[in-house]
Amino acid sequence: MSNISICDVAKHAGVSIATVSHVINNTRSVKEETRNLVLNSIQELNYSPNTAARSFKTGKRNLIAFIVPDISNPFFATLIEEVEMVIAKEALHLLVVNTKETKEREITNLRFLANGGVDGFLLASTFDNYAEMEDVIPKHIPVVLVDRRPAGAPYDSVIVANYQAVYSSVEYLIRKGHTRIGYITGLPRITTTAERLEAYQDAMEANNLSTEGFIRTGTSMSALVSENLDILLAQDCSALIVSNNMMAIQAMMLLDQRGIRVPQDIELIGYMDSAQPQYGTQYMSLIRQPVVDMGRTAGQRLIERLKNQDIPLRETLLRADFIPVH
Amino acid sequence: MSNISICDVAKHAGVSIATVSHVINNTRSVKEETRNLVLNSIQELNYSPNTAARSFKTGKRNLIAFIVPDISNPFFATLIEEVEMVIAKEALHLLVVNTKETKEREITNLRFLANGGVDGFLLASTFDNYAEMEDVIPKHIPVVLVDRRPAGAPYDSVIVANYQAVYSSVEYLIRKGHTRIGYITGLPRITTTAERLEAYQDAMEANNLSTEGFIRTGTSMSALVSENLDILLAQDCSALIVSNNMMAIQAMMLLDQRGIRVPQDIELIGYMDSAQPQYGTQYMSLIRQPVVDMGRTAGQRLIERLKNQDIPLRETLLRADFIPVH
DNA sequence: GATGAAATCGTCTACGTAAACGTTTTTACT
DNA sequence: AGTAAAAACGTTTACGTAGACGATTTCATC
Repeated sequence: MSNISICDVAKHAGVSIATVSHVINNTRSVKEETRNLVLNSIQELNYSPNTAARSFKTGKRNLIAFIVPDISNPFFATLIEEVEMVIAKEALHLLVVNTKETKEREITNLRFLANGGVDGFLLASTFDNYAEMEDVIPKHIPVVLVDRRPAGAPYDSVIVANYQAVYSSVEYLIRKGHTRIGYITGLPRITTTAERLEAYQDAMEANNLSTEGFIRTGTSMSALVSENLDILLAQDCSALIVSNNMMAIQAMMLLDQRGIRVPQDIELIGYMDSAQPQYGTQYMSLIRQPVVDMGRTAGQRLIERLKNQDIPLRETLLRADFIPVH
Repeated sequence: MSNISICDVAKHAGVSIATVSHVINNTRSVKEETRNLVLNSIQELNYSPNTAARSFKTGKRNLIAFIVPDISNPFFATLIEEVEMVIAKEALHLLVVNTKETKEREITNLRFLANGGVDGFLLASTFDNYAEMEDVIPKHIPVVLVDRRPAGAPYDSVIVANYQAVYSSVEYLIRKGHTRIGYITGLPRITTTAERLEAYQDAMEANNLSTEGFIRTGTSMSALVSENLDILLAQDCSALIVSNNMMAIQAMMLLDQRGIRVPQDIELIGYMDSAQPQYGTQYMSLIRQPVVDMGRTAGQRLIERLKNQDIPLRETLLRADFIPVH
């Protein structure tokens, strides 16, 4: 039953509620004998402290929220899993909020959860600019940015060196003799999309290659991937960079349907965004995101900040490896 | 800031806290003029109600926990996504707990969250028997079982007609002339594993086919899949049933590595456990799990039970379609 | 056994909110 | 204007817990 309070335990054990509370929380010394009395009563009554009352009193909820744009993307699923493991060790729980890449859902949830809802946020934001979300997040609540970093946000961040990874991958293709290299971006407006695209453009330019007609903006919506693919094929691209894992796998499937072989007929660069290997990726060169490391680090960062608000800002940049297809 | 209470708003607006509370919750009529006064004050002070205090007072947390064995499995990720969507419409939030197929983690979390932690549970349990978990869950708290149904549990459930789907798939293979049909199970002890295996055995037996040496017990651990695969190949199987999506994809990759073509050299039956199509599954016959439907239904069930504890038990059995490779 | 220090424990308040209960003001109708 | 009914609003309490503060008991030492 849940209607058993600390008060009932106190009565049953013949002590005060203060003693019971201190036994539970180990907050002052209690005689061995008394402690056992209390512990026995707790067991007998099957008492467990009321979480809500506790949070109310202490102001701590032992709860952190991870705001992700897309739960069913394996990238974020893995991230969630890693964060959960780190968090759980501290007896914290994880609230998962799926914004579905919607600014409005992000705002609503931040606002709702900020005031006493959770102790801190892990945020993979849909915003590219802090100004838009500034009002919603109270200053006192810890936030750690994961994977995406809206410009100007005064928070710890754990992100990936996207620029460098894409730049290397373009150079790799060029070294292999490709000159017509197509690029399919992810959702515009997201910080990672911009970084990756910029790297592609810079690398092409540095090698005096044109990007004219080679850049397509996409989402992982299947129809759009298909359309973008056909346009780039029509442009006679000999290599394609597809800027996230879900679209890359889709590109594989679509090329397969068209009877175009990878990597013999066209070379593909995709992403490895999850801990589990995916069938189909063995034929691509891959940019391997440090998902596991990112999840753990982000969780750790938040825990540290929960314990001490005054540590200086930390921006962590994790390397993404480029793995050429053999 | 978060240190703004209903009290401050009341003072600022020159009314009582009761009025503020009633404006916020729409719980009694307030003069238009006063209401605006209050609303303006709320806005000016950027007040939002303290969630913790509110939960404490009302006993409602607007929070439900979804206990899953493996977040990074796309099956559960999709389930989570669907549940979250249904839940969000009711202004409820979703706590995701990853048990990693561990009984102990399941127990710990159930116990911790039950007393005031959440309003209800969605549970994809690692237990196959209710007796083992009975003590931990208070009687008054609503639980809906998802995908797996521990024997004897007195809860609403939303599960899949596993038996029927596997039975049809075996019949399909037999009709095509296969007699040596291998079967790789999922984790033993899980309810779905047992149902599926039983169907395979019954269907084989009904057709006078032996299963001797054709059954391998597995997990999605890559090395184990590989070992099981080799053993079944050595048994000269012409068709394989692999009883979940992750293992099926792995089997594909391993067969690919060994130069064995699917479905020309060996026929494969796998699972489609997610809303997104996966590369590799186009070469298998598939048992399509009704993931989306299951998530929505389960969420709905729980919401209904939160509103009314007294409705009779409902056990929902969803059909899984068998889709032969063309 | 007297003393002070240390150990042990109890009383009571406060947290922010919702709502029961009570009071005042407004309205409708004679 | 007088009345009752209805509308509007304020005062107060209670929820379960943690911990400040204060009270009592135990203990070591003379």
